[in-house]
Amino acid sequence: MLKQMIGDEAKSRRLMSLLKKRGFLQPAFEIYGGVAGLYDYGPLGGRLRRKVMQKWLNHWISLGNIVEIDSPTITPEEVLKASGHIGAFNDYASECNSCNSIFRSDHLLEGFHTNPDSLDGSSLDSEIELHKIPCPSCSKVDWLPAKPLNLMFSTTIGSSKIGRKAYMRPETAQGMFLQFPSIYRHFRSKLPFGAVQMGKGYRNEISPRQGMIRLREFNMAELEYFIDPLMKIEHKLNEWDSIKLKLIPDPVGNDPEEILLSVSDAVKKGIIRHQTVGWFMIKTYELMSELGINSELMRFRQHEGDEMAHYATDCWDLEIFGGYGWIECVGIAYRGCYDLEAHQKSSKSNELRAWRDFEEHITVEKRVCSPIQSKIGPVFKDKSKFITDYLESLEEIPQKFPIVIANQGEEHIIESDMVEIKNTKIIQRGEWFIPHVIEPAFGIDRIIWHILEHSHKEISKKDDENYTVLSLNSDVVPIDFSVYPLFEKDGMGLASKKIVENIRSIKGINANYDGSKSIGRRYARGDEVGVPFAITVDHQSLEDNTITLRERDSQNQKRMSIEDLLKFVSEYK
RNA sequence: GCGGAUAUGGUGAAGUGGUUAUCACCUGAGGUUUCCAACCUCAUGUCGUGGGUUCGAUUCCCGCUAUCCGCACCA
Repeated sequence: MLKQMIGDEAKSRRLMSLLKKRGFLQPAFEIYGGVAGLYDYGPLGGRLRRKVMQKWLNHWISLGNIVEIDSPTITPEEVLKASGHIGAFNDYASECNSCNSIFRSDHLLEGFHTNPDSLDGSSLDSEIELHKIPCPSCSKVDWLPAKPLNLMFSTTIGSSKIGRKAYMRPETAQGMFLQFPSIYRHFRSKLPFGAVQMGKGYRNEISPRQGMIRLREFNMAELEYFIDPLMKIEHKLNEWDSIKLKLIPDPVGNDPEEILLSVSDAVKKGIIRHQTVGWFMIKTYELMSELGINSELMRFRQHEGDEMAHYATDCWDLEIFGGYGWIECVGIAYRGCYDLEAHQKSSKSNELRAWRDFEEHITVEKRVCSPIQSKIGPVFKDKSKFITDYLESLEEIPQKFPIVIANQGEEHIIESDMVEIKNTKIIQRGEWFIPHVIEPAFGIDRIIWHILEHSHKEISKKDDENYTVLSLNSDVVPIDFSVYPLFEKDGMGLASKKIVENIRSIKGINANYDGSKSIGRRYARGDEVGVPFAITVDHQSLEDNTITLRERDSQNQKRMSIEDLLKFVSEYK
């Protein structure tokens, strides 16, 4: 199966032609020449996409402690500075002045510097100059200054002169972090909980390729699951022991090796470093299977130490195999407290935290040096606040008074009658902490592409003719039922249209009428876009109110009454 | 972004410095047909884009855009 798919460009091309022809996908702005990395979903693709997103959403929302939020795609610069998308963590790129090739600056210095990743722009330039590194493309040494590689679309909020600098978001995650206080309140301050967001993300790729795989504007779906790192969570991973996941753990020096393990075993052995990460992996696997991804063609690859994003402590990619090889479609990352902490620091908000009760209250008895305000105030006037804070923060009680406090070149003398030495009892009932977060992030377009690839079957019905079937899962099909009159005359057309109406009145079911050309051709048309069931109205139908129901994948037909059919339709999902 | 190839109806292809650009499939209308892309008649729709050469360009040349492959970039 693997061998068949890879390199079968002809089949991929036929699929792309089909998707374009039947209104699933097409390059956007085509009549204006097209734009690389931007795609349209057509009438059928639009419905498929909606259903995939709905199923994704239901999968997580049904867990009970996960809510959906939505936030703007236009994001002020400060937010992305805090998140690390701009600035310190940016990679630099050097451009060859001679042939205009672009290279990652730190990659050029590989072998010349122990840690080129840590250098800033000007140090990179001087290192490159020092070692006279030639352009890998044209061998000349003629570099333009290194520039941060910024793959975000920039814009301005408000009029351009005084406007605020902003970017189109490169991920939806920041929305969940910034809304943390509101979500925390919603869940009445009780961890763990999560929030999801589905929406557009933007990356101004230098050179997008591979069709739907690398887009400049794409559909993403992200989940941020907030946990208390000290709280033990049991996920009942044993429930999935019958499923063996293909795992490629971080090899630590050895060749990467694929192993088959159940989640619970992988967590026990410490290969998956966090139980909740394991839980999201198996829940993700479950969802992907239900969406129609072939379970044989999925694997989880652990990020290696040096490829792991700056904030992650364990990160697994769900890779799906298709015509482009193994492609990362989901990333599940344990991000620690990085994001909330970063926003708390740069925004000066103190709301991005949670409260943890101690199991037993801690009582601390302490001798403190308590300032007597009525004495301090008149003497120190506007310096009183500083003095008070200083005295209250003293760890040790001064042996004798007066004492001298130095502050900005001034000396303040504290007499013994300005303070009261007393015993206090401080009861600590709990503490503030920054929740840790586990983030499963899904590339919806990549998943949709693989759903289409995995369901694209070509069977030869007759000699050397490709008969195409999209065996899409019934949860995501754009059209659920097609109704075909054997002929459009003698009332069969009318009877069929009535059945279509009846089916459409059932919530969430989409039915379609097709009366043109031969019956065989109509079956083929339906199969080609993945309609799971065809209903055929023939002469007998007019006499006894029965129809035949044809199943897409088996092509089996069954005669049943219209009443039974409608019952079947309303129960089939 | 670099190098190579390519761009012709909705899809897949053929072809040409000169009247109305060809074929198959698809799509629509009508006919025929008692269940898996049958057949007949008719119809719709096209030379990616801008410029140049030319009396005349879909065809030759150049730029742009897009697609595919390789490199690079990216996840």
